[in-house]
Amino acid sequence: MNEIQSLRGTADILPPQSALWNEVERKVAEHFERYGYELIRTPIIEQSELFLRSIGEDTDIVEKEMYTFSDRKGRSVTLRPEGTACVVRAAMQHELLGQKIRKFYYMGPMFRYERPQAGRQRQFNQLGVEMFGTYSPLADAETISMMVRLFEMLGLKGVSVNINTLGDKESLEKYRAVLRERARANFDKFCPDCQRRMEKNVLRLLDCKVPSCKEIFQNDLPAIKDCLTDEAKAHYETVLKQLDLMGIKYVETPQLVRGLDYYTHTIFEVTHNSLGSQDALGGGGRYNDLVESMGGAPTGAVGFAIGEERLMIALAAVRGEEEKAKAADVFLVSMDEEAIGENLVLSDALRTAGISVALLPEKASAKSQFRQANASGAPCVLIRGGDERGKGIWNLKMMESGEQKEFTKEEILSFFKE
RNA sequence: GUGGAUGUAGCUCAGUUGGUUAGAGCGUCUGGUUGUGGCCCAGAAGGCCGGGAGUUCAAGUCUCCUCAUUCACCCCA
Repeated sequence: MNEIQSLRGTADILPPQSALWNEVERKVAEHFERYGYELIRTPIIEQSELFLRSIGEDTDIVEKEMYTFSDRKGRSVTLRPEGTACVVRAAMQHELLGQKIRKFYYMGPMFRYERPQAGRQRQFNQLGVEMFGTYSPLADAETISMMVRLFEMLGLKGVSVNINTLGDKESLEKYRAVLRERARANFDKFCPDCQRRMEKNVLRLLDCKVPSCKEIFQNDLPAIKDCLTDEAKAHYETVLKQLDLMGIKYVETPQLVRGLDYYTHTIFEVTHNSLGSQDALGGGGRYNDLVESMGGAPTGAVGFAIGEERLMIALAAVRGEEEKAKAADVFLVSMDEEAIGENLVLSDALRTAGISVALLPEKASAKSQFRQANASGAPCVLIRGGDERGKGIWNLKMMESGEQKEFTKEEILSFFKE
């Protein structure tokens, strides 16, 4: 066992798994780009202030989960716990938000100091998108459909989409106040968690899993939709109607809530049954007031983030297949010391021509080299030794049939070009 | 932050009521006639039994502490 090990809640992504990550990230990027999104890369470290103001000071993330410390000049800095705030900051700083609609996607590590669990790490990766510059409910629908189609494109079956609306900021404030008041009246009937939530984060009362709390809620407490303005109601209905038109399946979930303060109107979450208790593959929603609250012009915005580790877990559960290392096109076997150098020259030409080549740079027995060639999965080997040197050729052996044939260097190059 | 389970070889795991030199399978490496893989056979490497303290003549095994993993709560992606 090593003396120095990776930090708690962090993970190495090793081959051959890492190849799958590459593939998924490439496909996801292409998918987002088909919808007109452009890649944005922001620093993983920011002024702490950014997250205090955007995510909300009373949220769990800010209160107890941030990696916050002082830099050498005593400034408070934080490892980003999520991507939206960073994208908003960057877009505002570089004057990217104007009259036009702008769409950005990002991918990379986020940091939250939590107790690790299935699908939950302290450093984890997110794939996310943000669209700025529109209040249209159709943008919400497009965003949700993009997420659903993304999972389909990846071959991930068994996802479910939950949708809810929070209404605009004013009705949400009002709802919070009413909810808190009514909940306090029933204080004793709630579970200890809910009693705490009433003061810290009332909305969390909605998704408590304790049956008795659920019951109280249904009987004695108001629902969000009772407090919605006509405008907010219309917005939500348009989103749902558009999803119907696009054939996107979803479940209206009145108890769905988000943990970040900046959401307004449509919110959604995609879950997968393979994930255990941390079953949210991704989530997001509209956040119309965030840009303005950060000091910008009023700007409608929608976005979502997907947990990449969770996506990988779900994909593995659905596909069930082990990832294998990619085999080289050809394995070069050197029968004597001189052949190693000759093979290296040949490999140089082959690789320049775009062919992947494996060979050992040091002396090894023929048996050992063939064993390795076989294990590597390369379909053929090229053999060079004293005999071949005499004739100025290589022997090409097909691994499956065992057939062997003499080739000159030129013949080899043209053989592999097809 | 709270509760439960688990830490023995690279991986999956045995290891009796405490008792001699800690094992298996898989994987890795080296051989099995000169320059030829898979199957087979032989051999080898690889362990501070997570770490520390304690009980004992004696601890992988019992006790305590600690660290980590894992599951759930909480929270979220």
